Amino acid sequence: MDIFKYVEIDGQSRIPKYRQIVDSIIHNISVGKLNIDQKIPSINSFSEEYLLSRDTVEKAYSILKERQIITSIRGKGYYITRTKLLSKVNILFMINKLSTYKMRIYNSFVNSIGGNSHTDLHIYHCDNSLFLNLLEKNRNAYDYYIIMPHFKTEDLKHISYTDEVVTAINKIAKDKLVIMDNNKLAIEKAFIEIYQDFENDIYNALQHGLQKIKKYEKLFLVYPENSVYPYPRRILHGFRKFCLEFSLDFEILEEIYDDIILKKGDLFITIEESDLVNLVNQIREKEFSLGGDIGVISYNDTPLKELLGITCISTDFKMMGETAARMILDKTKGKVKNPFNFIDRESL
Amino acid sequence: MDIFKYVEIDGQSRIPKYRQIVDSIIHNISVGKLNIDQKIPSINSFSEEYLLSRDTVEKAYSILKERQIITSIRGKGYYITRTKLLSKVNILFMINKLSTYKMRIYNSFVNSIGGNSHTDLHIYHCDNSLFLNLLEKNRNAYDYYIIMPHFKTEDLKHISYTDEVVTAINKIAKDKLVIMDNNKLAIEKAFIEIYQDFENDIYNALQHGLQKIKKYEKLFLVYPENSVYPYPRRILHGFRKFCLEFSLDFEILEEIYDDIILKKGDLFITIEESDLVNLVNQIREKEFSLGGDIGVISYNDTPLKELLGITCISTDFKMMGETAARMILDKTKGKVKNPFNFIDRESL
DNA sequence: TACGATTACAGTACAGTACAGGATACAAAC
DNA sequence: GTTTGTATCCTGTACTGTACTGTAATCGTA
Repeated sequence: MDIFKYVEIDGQSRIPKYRQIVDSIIHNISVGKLNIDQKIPSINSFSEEYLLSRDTVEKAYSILKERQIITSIRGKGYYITRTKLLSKVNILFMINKLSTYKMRIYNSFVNSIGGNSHTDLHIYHCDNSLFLNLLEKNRNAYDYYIIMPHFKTEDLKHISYTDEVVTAINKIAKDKLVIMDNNKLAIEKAFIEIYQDFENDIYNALQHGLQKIKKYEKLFLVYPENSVYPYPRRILHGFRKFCLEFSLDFEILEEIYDDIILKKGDLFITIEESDLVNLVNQIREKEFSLGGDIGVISYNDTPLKELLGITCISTDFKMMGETAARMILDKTKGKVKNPFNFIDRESL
Repeated sequence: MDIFKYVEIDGQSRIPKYRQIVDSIIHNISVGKLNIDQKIPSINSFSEEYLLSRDTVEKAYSILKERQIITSIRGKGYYITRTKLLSKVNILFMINKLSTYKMRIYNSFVNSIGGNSHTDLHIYHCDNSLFLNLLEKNRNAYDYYIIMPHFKTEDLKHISYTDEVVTAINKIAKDKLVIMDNNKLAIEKAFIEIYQDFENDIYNALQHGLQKIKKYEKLFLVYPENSVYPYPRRILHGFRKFCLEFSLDFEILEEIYDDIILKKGDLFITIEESDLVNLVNQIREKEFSLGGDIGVISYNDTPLKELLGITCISTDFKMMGETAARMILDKTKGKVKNPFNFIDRESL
């Protein structure tokens, strides 16, 4: 084959030969001499042509294969799979579902990380096996792995399935791993960790609003229990802890039904936007005063909630993405708790 | 025999030939070109027609036989036995950016398509070359390609870059292609097309609100010109056409500045949510009445906009995803315009 | 200096792909 | 019955990647 005339192996160099092979193939891809799906010489023919050990060529090819630049088909050969994303920083961003808030984190991250990086987004739908597949398939292919771990159960210690998840995550090189949002997995040592402390966050935020909350007789947390995508149960725990600590009457609801009976003195904390919409509509319908007769606190702030005057307890999603980007760019490591605030408005 | 014209064997491909035969036949069954009890070519005639070794064809047939998709009768031939194949359908969903609305389309699509499919999401950031690479890399890897084509320029005819995009899209098998949202590319024949007719949609929707719009003296369209992710310019054209047709005074703004001077009788149409928030805040600040002194129409509806009583002109994102899913499941093909509505509320 | 890790080489073995050819058993048409 | 075409099974050959083995030279560091 004459395809590889332009590969130069320097016997004198201090750079290992297998690295030279890797680099020259990457170079040939970047200058367009090698294109996607193109076959590259077999290990045998390459080693014969350049008087190299088969082992050396194999090593180079296996590195390129790990980085997903080439793939191998047993009995056929090696083929180019990627022609882009070289010399850039490649980031894999894995989230459980696509919500408004995850989207805002992702977008603020992509904006902050800048043009010298490429970020792929993958959604694993809270599915353990899908997550494991994704991770296995992309092992070593990226420079950073940003993972938001949210799975069907939070009680991670007793489920073997999630054990697999934890071991899979732990197999990622520590300096490539960024854990976001959830810190309750037994991840040994992540490079970067930006988390919400769900239990204490809601507890502390509600405490900030205690004076106003005390005006109400009973607290309702609308927590979607049977949702396909579960919310952290620690939100529940933090809410309960707060209510018990300050001797407040409380109840957990699964959703705001259409025929819900509202009473003066009720205070609702909603998580899903649909529940908030339903609730406010019913308050208006029954001519209660929002923030007077009935209080509403919404989880996760948005600009439109501000316009509506809805009191919120919320983490700062934009900052979450920005912090992750900044820490990667600055190569700082460590654990950072993302700020969580009580945002006082008219609905309380 | 000419029965098997539709089998494609690529000698260069990294997929083994026998696998290509298997996939080809399964694909032809799933699209209905091969029916139950139908005879398929003998090993000999198949191998001669496609210049393959008999062994290769035999291997493919024996795999299909093992999977009970075909049966063999000694001395006669091979026959299809099963047309219901419950293999998972893989779908590639390509969008230009991750906005609230794209997200809603995606989520409603994934919900509607059901558990027997797997949908991967890829974001190409309006970047032509990134788009081309994604497509090239995933060529033949999916059963359906759902593409929302939005690129840096809409004037697609004069830019060679986007010519490449069009040819790349046209290379996708017609029965695997779903074009969404944008119908102004010269795509020859897509399997499914669900589009917004941006220019006529805004024109018609505004016409529905003409009586109320006439109360205002001047119309402002807040159209982010220099955004990283451009909005279709046909929105502009439709707006202009409407204003000219009905002799309304109008102006195009790039954004709502903090020091904007509001006048009684102004009517604003905002596209970005941030502009809507800014605008409403300023209206409140300057103690104008929303819907009285100053009118507001927002592009793209959301539940919270309903709560706020913001009049909207909007397409139905949920339906867009659902329609795509339904058409794929039902194997119907054709062009469908997604509904676009004028939603009358208090802000006008 | 000594040790361990990396690099590079050589050899062996195994498994998958694709081709070519041959032998046999069955079915249908002549 | 013969001929033709069919599936089925067998052999062999020449590639391919994958996975080990052992050996020697080199380099950095303790």
